[in-house]
Amino acid sequence: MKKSVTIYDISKKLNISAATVSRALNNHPKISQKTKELVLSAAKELNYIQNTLAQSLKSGKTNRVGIIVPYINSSFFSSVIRGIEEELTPHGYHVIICQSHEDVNLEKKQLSTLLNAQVDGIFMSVSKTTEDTKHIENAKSKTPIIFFDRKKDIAGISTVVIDDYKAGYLATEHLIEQGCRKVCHLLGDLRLEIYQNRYNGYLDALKDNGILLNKDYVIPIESSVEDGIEATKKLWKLASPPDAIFSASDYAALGVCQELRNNNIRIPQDVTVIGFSNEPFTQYMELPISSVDQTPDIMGKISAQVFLEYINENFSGISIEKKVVLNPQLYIRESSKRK
Amino acid sequence: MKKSVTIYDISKKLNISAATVSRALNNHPKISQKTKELVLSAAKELNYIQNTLAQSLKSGKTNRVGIIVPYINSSFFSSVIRGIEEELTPHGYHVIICQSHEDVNLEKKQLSTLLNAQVDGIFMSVSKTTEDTKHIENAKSKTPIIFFDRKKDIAGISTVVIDDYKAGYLATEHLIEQGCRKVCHLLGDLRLEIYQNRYNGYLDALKDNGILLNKDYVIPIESSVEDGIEATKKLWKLASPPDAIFSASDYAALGVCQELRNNNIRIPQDVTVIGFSNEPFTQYMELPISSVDQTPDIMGKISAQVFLEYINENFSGISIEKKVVLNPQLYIRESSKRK
DNA sequence: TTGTATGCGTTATCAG
DNA sequence: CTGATAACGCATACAA
Repeated sequence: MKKSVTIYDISKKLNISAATVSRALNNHPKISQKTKELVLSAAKELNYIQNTLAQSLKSGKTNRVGIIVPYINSSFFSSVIRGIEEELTPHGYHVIICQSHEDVNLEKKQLSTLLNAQVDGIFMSVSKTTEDTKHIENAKSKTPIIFFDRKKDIAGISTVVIDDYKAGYLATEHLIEQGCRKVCHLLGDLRLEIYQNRYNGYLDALKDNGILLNKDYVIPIESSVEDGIEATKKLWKLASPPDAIFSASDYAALGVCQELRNNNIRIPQDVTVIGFSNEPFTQYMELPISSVDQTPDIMGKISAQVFLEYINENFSGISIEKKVVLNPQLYIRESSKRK
Repeated sequence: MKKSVTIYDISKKLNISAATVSRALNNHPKISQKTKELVLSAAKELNYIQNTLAQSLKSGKTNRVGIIVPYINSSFFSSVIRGIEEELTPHGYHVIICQSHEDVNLEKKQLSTLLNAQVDGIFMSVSKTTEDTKHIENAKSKTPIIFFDRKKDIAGISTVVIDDYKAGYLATEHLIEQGCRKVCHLLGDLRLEIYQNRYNGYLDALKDNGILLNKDYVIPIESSVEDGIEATKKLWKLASPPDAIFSASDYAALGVCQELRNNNIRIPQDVTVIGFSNEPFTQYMELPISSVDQTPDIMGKISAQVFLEYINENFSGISIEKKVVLNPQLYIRESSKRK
């Protein structure tokens, strides 16, 4: 290891005490201007860097937060992370990223490593396989935790999500407004609340518009192009294929569009399509695909704000639990625009 | 602050010394099995978590690395980060992410904060505005630095990049092989080596095929759809518009395709197009766009390996400098496939 | 096999 | 305004 320069080295060079050096470095009011300048220039000369490790050990604050997401390289999650980072950096916080790979065991491990690292807070979106939440409930007594997007209902944990129910409702309603009655839904993994909520929104929108649910029109999918293609094949084997598709995933929606095109079924004239997440590609297609935007940047920024509030209020001994619900944004594009 | 449980609490509870607790926790060979079990169960009972801060302060190793990228939410960078994370996590390392926003001043700040955090190494892709590299040369004496993709030539700093020259050469050659002679290039920001190299590859491919450079065919762009559209408009005002376009950016390539389609110019019959980066959307288009893949996952993993090697070799006092150059992968799709 | 003492680099407290 | 000292939580050299 390279031996690092400490305040002690500076104090020796200047023949003053380490305490004074520390104070000068921290711009303490009761240190003479002259000493401050002396210390600062000596620090520069010796190429001194502060050891935040020692600082943190002393203060009990690391100015670091952890984020646990299933995967970092998805448009949605990386945008949320960016939002958190940009909101927190000006406050002197650093961000540690972990991936759970949708595996609850890895999630547990990451969580405990973050606790070991003494992070001042943890942002997380649970994995698909997270059913038992003991590890999270346990962690929450150690450090504030904030769920974003994929949450679990745990007392004392703040959450920042979008209104997936409303999103599902609006998307479905929009398709109905285009004159469609045979609206089907490509259903996401029900182990996650978000997909259940989108589904519920779909169901209620049908009901409110006097449309009976056709169970053949609900097809479970993974978020992939292939599953969209498969689902479409299944649907067009039915006696009465649909005239509208609300997919809980943009990738599946893309698969739908590809398969329909291959079969010379016209979008939106024969079938309207809307996806979910507003992935970049949806707007770039020759036939742009409608989608629901989850405003990940805002979600990240608000999550960060909730954390900062928590930190402040906690100093005055108050413990809070915030539930922020953001509004989904419909982006209506060619794939569902008949009028 | 919640007062945290320490080895001292365990030692008091068990009436043994803190040193013994520490050793038991670390599975020291000379501690009796009985004591170990006692300590472990007491630790569980008290909900003890190790303070890695103190550990790091003592050992001089934090098991943390930093990554500085212009933006985290781009397909390329988030994939590299994912690669690094996945390679390093099994070795017990954590990853701290910073964004420079293409701003050298922010980059400097991030760099120094990472140094303060005593990271064991730093991975970085320099910002566009990074000309003076004193801050990096300075940092390299404190901790190992590894450049990926966007590098600067600094002695003693290992780099992992793709062969952008070759990529530019191959892409251009491919267009020529399709029968095109009027090949133009949408040129990226020359402050970055990568774009200079792609350009050089383009130039040499022209030369080697006996094509004279037409300076009107080289148009500087930012990586955006709009710039691709603008460039196309300019090109088609020329007396002799091109019959092939090699864009240093997929987004600009997309703009090109959109603008050409709006003007009923056929791809690839009238014009062939190839982009760069293999952004997800390129393969999803109705007319899929050819592109050059930078294998970001591999780049991340190799960067991590270079770091790990460095850590190991450095223990034996050897200092190394590795220059890894990866092969670009051409993905030839409809937009440039004539044969 | 276990205990004692010390130091990692910093800051806060108490003197002066 | 500045100095001496203790403490943050842990690991290790040295003793026992």
